[in-house]
Amino acid sequence: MLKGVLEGSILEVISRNTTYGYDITQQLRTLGFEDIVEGTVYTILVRLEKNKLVRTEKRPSAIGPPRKFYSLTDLGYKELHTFWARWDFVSSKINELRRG
Amino acid sequence: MLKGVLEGSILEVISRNTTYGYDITQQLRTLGFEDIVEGTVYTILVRLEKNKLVRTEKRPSAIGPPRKFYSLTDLGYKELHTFWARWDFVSSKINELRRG
DNA sequence: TACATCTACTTAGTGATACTATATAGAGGT
DNA sequence: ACCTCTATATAGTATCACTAAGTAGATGTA
Repeated sequence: MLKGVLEGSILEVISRNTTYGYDITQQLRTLGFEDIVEGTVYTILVRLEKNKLVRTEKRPSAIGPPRKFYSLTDLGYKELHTFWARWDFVSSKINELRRG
Repeated sequence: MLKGVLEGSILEVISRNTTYGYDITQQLRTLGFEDIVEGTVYTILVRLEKNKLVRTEKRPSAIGPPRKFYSLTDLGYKELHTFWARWDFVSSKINELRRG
């Protein structure tokens, strides 16, 4: 039912600016999802790429191994839009239920 | 991450008044989750019972087969409380992310 | 030199949760 | 007899996130 909340969040992060997996993980942690680990993010990124929601570009880093930068495809933007629509729907229903 | 939203919603429904699976399904549908089917609800009810979050009582029905009524145990109320706390946390974080 | 640490990506395996699909059955209506 | 609505049950599947382990570049330090 709410599948893809993390996936949607990652799409949102990427839509803000082209970035790479390690940084996305840090951003999500800063945002409050403190127990997110790299592995979780990378598996989602692999899925996003497989589903053609993102495209990638490898760039060297001065302070470590090369980074794989992600940006949204048109399909990715569409999916992001759908994600927020779904989120609005579900969260409003849940809140309705709560208020009774 | 958001696992258990449906489960939590069902706990909330049961907490309002003792009720049975078929009716819970109808309530969720009325609430807006229109594609919820009985099977989904029953599997969750089985899990809830296995985890001792609910207790059951069979009662005859005048218009069909006997109904299995569910009510929350103390553990169920605790879990419901935890569910809402988790929901508040996650939904606030998601909304923060959205606002940027 | 050796090693520790931070950065950065990869992936096989597992677990949790919801969905699909089907079966069974009581009661009332045609 | 057959259909429909009510009502429960469950085996099998799919999806998604998490666990856990590995690889590797760059820098600092003992």
